Amino acid sequence: MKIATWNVNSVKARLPNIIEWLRLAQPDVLLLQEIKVIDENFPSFDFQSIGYSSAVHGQKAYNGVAILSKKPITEIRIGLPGDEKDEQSRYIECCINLSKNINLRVASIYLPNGNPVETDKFSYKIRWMERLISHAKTLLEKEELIILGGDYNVIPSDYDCYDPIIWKDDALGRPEIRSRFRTLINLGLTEAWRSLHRETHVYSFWDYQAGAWQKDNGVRIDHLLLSPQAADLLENCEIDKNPRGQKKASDHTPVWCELRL
DNA sequence: ATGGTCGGTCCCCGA
Repeated sequence: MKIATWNVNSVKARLPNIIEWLRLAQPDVLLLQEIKVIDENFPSFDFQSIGYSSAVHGQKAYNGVAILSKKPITEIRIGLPGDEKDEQSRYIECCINLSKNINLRVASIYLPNGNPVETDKFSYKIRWMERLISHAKTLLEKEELIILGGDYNVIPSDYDCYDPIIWKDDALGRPEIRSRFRTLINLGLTEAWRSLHRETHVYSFWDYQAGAWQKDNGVRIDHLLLSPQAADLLENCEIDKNPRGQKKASDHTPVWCELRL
């Protein structure tokens, strides 16, 4: 069972790249972020034609998340609980029916960027993380197979970026953000990639600007967080750098894990 | 080499 996450930076602009990667990588589930379309414009038929059902929480121009799955999707939850007035489409959750008595619960998360730090964008990020911590607590009580994956916009440690000096004053690396990410992890979640890898300076995002990709100036901000029940089945987790090097690439590249299921 | 990015869109904003 292979589960992947990918911030595609527009599902419309990236459709050929996504279709090609699905064909090559054959994930059972793909969590998408920054689809940048309203629900009606999500290319569900294109994905359906290669065997994927979809659940979508779209938004015009900005944000937007979705879940693609080969297996049936049930129990779709739209939006992160805790703020009825939040209008940004950054969270979708569903159950994937693996067999008649086994379910996998997955969420596709596009955590706010939070820059610039002195603005309400940063406090929105903090509040959003606290809502996520609170919701994750509720989910973990179910003791199910759960994967909370997506673009967290969090650099967990200095080892996960090319230059800690630059990033420690950025909303992606600030201590308040890292500590809340650790609080989330400490609820009992396993960050899949780091749990299996000791390498440093391995990234999932490279800015379009200033030749960041060519210079390997990246950050590791896309994560798969596993409940204990899922972590027990974790076999492998990798970052697939290939899509980032292709033409018309997203600035993020897919991260995937395999569960013994 | 004093400029070097995308995508979506209320031609500037968000990343």
